[in-house]
Amino acid sequence: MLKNKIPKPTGSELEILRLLWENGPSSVRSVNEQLNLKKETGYTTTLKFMQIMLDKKLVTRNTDSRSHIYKAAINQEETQRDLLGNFVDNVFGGSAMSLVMQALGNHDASPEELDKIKDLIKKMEGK
Amino acid sequence: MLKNKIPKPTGSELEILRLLWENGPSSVRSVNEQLNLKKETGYTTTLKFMQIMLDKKLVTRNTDSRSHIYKAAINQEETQRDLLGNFVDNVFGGSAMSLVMQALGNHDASPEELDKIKDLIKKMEGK
DNA sequence: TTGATTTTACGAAAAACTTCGTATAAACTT
DNA sequence: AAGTTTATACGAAGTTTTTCGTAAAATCAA
Repeated sequence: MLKNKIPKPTGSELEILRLLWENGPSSVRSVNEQLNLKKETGYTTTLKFMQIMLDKKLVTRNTDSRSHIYKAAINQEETQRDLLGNFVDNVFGGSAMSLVMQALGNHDASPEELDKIKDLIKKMEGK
Repeated sequence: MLKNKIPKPTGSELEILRLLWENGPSSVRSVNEQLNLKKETGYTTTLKFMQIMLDKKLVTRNTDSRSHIYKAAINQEETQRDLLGNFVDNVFGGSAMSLVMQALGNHDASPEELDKIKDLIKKMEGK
């Protein structure tokens, strides 16, 4: 069965998804408090976003208790993969390699991180 | 001297910038034709975008001849770096490494590409 | 030179995204 | 139970981004 296409989250929606991924299922209040650590956001604004996201099937919610508990409905890694694919296309003309080279080059990687990459490369060469 | 902050290009603006980077200074007609290879776009729509971009200083133009010639006013690599930084923050919570790992993992890299990365890693370890 | 074509300028509609006010209902508080 | 607080629902206003119609100017062709 074909999976219903779920729309790409907007920037604000992604912020909320990231909180839900990080903290697990949460109330609007809790998400709103987290958002406010970064930037002033009205409670009803956050509520509205989460209702829109519910509509778009980006989240589900449990309405057993008075304060509804929202839960991410899309997978973090898969979403990152999709967005990364778009980004590579839009910004790096489809060349994942030039993105990797830039990301690596612009970032002060620790020896451990470099080791991880080397391992991955070995695996890729091996197969 | 502080460089005047030039706004981040929108998605559509970026498409046009990519053409200007790739093909060099171009007329509206030429950009519009390129865009139309990917998706139907009205001529005046393209024109309007390029006028907006001029306004935002994303491009400059030469008006000597009747058909104005537009030129990217921002640097490709620098722009890619900026956008990449934002993207890493927004989607990968600031972890460039997890982005690199995903990008590498999701992409069938050729041996040559892997070699290039290995070289880069060596350089990074060396210093 | 007159009419057709190509171009720019401008404004504004349309669409997508963000923000919030207000109403209403539920549930604490005293 | 009455008043206060906390929640959701809903609509709509505000912004940003995208799209395009129309007019006017410049060029080209017969």
